[in-house]
Amino acid sequence: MVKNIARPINVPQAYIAKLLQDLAKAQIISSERGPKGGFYLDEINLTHSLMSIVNVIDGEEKLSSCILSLKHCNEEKPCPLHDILSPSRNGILNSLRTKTIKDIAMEVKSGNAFLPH
Amino acid sequence: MVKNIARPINVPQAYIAKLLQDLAKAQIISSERGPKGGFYLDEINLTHSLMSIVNVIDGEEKLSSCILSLKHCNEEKPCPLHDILSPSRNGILNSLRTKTIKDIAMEVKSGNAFLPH
DNA sequence: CATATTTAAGACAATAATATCTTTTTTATA
DNA sequence: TATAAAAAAGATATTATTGTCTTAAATATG
Repeated sequence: MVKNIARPINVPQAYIAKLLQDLAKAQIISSERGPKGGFYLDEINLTHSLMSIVNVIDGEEKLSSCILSLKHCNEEKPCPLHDILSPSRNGILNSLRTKTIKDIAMEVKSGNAFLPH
Repeated sequence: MVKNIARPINVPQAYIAKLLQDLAKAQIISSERGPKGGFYLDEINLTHSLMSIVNVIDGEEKLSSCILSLKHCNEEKPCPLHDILSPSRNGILNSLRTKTIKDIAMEVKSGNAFLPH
């Protein structure tokens, strides 16, 4: 339930509810109304990439566009930061695109990563 | 001069002026008032890191704090994204900390990188 | 020394991001 | 079937970021 999700991460309940609703509408997560209802992840949800979440919440361009916000920056005419930061930045994008919700859930389950509770 | 800096990068003149003033106050860049005045870089300015700019404009935490905004995330108790993204993220931070303004100025001068003009 | 030109400073305004509130819909169960 | 519990939807409010405007201070030059 929203209240159980919101408290440990210190995000206002009504605010995270909105985000969860957006994710549910985009079928990244699942939801059920009424008593005993709440948000949950089914097997299909678990296969979605972390980037699909970023996409719904912020939009992918926010992460993938030129770090100097230059419109004409590209591989042929790179901005002065492009070649310096691209390898690292691509590493992040690649991780977000390939890692699934299940992947990070397992990290937590196995005790290799931690979330507040 | 501010107007010559603002136009090519499509940032409002009065807005970039404020940022430049902040950078000048922090001695990251130099400025001179009056006719023939403007903003410029002296030899010392050129040695400053890109991170010193980020620091003045946004604050370093914005780039270096937990990507999930979890207060308790650290090497011992990493969040589920920490170990996945840290190598890339540290690459970016390291570049910003070691690269100087001169470094990227030379990239442009040598024709390896491009800025709108 | 008067004037024009530039940055400095600070108040103010607009926009976007974050957060809240209220009402509706769905559903379990007494 | 009535009630309570949950998400859904949408309107509204607050805050932070981005952007503007006005006045002041400094300086070059006629």
